[in-house]
Amino acid sequence: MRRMTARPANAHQARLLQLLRDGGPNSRAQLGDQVDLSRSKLAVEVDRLLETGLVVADGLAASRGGRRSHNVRLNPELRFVGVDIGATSVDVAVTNAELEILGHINQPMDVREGPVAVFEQVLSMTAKLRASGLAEGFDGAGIGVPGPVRFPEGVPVAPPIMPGWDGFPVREALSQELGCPVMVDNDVNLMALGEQHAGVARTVHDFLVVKIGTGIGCGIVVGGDVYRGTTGSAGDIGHIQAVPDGRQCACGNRGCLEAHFSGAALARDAAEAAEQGRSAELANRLEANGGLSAADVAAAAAAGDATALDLIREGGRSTGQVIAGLVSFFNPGLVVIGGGVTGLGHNLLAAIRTQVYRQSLPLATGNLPIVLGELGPTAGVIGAARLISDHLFSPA
Amino acid sequence: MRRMTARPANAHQARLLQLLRDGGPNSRAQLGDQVDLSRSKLAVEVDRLLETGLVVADGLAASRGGRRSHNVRLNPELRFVGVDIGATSVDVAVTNAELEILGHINQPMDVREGPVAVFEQVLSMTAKLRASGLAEGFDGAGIGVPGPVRFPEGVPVAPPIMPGWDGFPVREALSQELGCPVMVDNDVNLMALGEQHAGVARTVHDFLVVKIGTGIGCGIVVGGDVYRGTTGSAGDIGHIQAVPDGRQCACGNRGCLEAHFSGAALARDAAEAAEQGRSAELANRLEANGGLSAADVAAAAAAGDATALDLIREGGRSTGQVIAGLVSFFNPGLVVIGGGVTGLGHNLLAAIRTQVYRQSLPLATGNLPIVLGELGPTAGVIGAARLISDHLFSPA
DNA sequence: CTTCTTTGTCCTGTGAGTGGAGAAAGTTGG
DNA sequence: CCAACTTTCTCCACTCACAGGACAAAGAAG
Repeated sequence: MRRMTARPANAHQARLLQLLRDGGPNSRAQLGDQVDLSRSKLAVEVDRLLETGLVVADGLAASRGGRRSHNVRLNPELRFVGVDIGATSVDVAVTNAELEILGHINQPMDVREGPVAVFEQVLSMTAKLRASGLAEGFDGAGIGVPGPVRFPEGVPVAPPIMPGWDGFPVREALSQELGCPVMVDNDVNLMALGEQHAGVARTVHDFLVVKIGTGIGCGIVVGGDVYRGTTGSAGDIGHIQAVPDGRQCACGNRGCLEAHFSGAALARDAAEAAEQGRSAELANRLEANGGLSAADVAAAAAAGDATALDLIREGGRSTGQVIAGLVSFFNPGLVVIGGGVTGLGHNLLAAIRTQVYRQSLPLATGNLPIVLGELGPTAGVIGAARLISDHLFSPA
Repeated sequence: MRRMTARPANAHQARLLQLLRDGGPNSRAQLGDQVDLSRSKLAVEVDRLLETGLVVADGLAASRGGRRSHNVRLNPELRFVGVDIGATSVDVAVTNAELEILGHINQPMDVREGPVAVFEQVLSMTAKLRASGLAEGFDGAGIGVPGPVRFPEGVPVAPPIMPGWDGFPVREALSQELGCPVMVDNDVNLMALGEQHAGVARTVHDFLVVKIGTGIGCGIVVGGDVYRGTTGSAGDIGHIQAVPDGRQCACGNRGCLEAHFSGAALARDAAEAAEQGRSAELANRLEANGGLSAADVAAAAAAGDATALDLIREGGRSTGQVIAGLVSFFNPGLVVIGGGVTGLGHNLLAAIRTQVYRQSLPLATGNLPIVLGELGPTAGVIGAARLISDHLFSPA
């Protein structure tokens, strides 16, 4: 099948495409209710979109008390790819133009193997999804990497946990291989986009997404748009000091949040507790699996292990401490907690909430929900698809 | 004289007014170079602005190698008022439409006397400026208050240091009295606007302004626009924890930045040091003035007093600690330090810089200037004038 | 079957804006 | 002082986006 290469010719068309993406198939009349254009003008623009092939006719709508309206929808053959490169695994998903996930695979992998190896992995995963009949080709791809990105160029910069990736032309390379436009962003920003598109943040304009995985990062959304900062490192909260004179961190300082609470830190502390005999539960799991992860701590806590619970609470306290500062500063309308460690669930959330509500001023916390992300591991890939879709569905 | 009541009729006119405000008198041809409109269209819009009286002809420009162009400028009779209500004093200034200060008065006053008393004060100050022949009336006014504001309504909300101001209809009341449009904002946001308009932040789009006065606050500018947060309390960093289990703060928590470093905290610590005999210099000043202020500490430090210097350094360290977190999170292109305490000058700045550059990651600090504000006590009133000017010089 | 409502199409009018032709006003070099 | 070149301003014709009305098509309700 021939890939779609058209782009909206003007702001009206872009708006219509976005409405069809976010609202699904829609009648011409209903679109008219949403766009503030005369019927004649609307008809012209819809017809032009039909000509480009981005939009297709889709039968008749139910009557609203008079003549039935013609339905239109985004071309169901359009395919986007969302890639989410984590520190320890890669997610790849294929979506339609409405950003519904048609296929999704996850594979463990260490980013530190470098861009070339990871790239091969990603390409083999996209090939697999394509081979399964979900797509004959791709119209766009979004990709998230676990570190700061020079957004306009689509290139990672100085990523501490990704040696070898600095300056690697991710956008260029992936675009070449997949034969479609590509946008690159930080993984946390994509998670924010995902939760905004299809998750808990659908109605909020200013919010924060704190992702606690192997490391810790924060996505910032201002006025509905992701804020990336001057050099693309906004939201890099893992090295904010959470505990004065606390643990030594890889960055050279002491007491960084990431050194006290993150997937890696939690696994380390749990192993320590097991070895020191402070928790039989954790020791058993250590023996059984040959290592400990955040999931083990979650399971131990669920089984009533006090030490595991303490680890979670203490981590939540540190995290809440930092988030409290961010809430005072940023005054968001919502804080979303996500990432691998959210398996710790309500215990973690409760600890964070307690700390934030206690430390920040009432005006900032009064009406502030602090919730877990709704999309789990799909937030990143949905956000990635949304990123490229926003790009393609904007005036050329 | 009749006051101007016209507003720009469209975005082009608004843009032209802003160019004339920020660039001063300008030839029609030069305007044409900046706006991307055909000469014919430009002429039409300029003529319309002349008709409204917002803009007046201003003779002929120098030749650029051919026929001389006609100059235009904003009506020199337009007058804006900028009001900056601090915790302990009030500033009022009158500007022309180019936001040049024509007259400026400052009077000590305690906000805690409540809105009615302060209002009388402000009105008597505007009356005084008017009587001095600077203005026959006002075309707009901006006013800053030392606490959070519900911006759209122009009403202070739950201001901790301003009892009695909660819900007081500042905008409404001042508009009534002055007979012109009024906009209300937080004093720190106005300081940010001031430094953006005429100070150190003219070329930066994302920056922070930390105002250290009686309290501590932070102005946040994102993409050239002031960010106010969901409930108008963004930038309220005075109660971020700077010292775990530190000093008791009025807010009920411990170790808040404001409890450790601010005009009030510094005066308190200096008096303590003087009484405990730790500094002869400060004790002398205490005796001489019957009290100590930040200025005394600055003078003592300048005179070589080690205790005073320590107080400044320690305060700068706490402040830098908090700013370091904000820098990691927000990744600004510039940090401006301002407010009354900036009299402490380079000692303070050095302490802040040391702490920030040490604690934040290189990517965020690599190219980050941390500087003192350029406008001093006029930043607030210029920002206030800029606020109302932005409002009036936008499409109606 | 009649009447009302909704939807879609066609057509004309309007206002924004462009771009070119000249006229007006200057500069520069002989 | 004059001729040739520049810049600026004004006027006019043309294009284009868009609104809004007239009318036809399609359906609902009584």
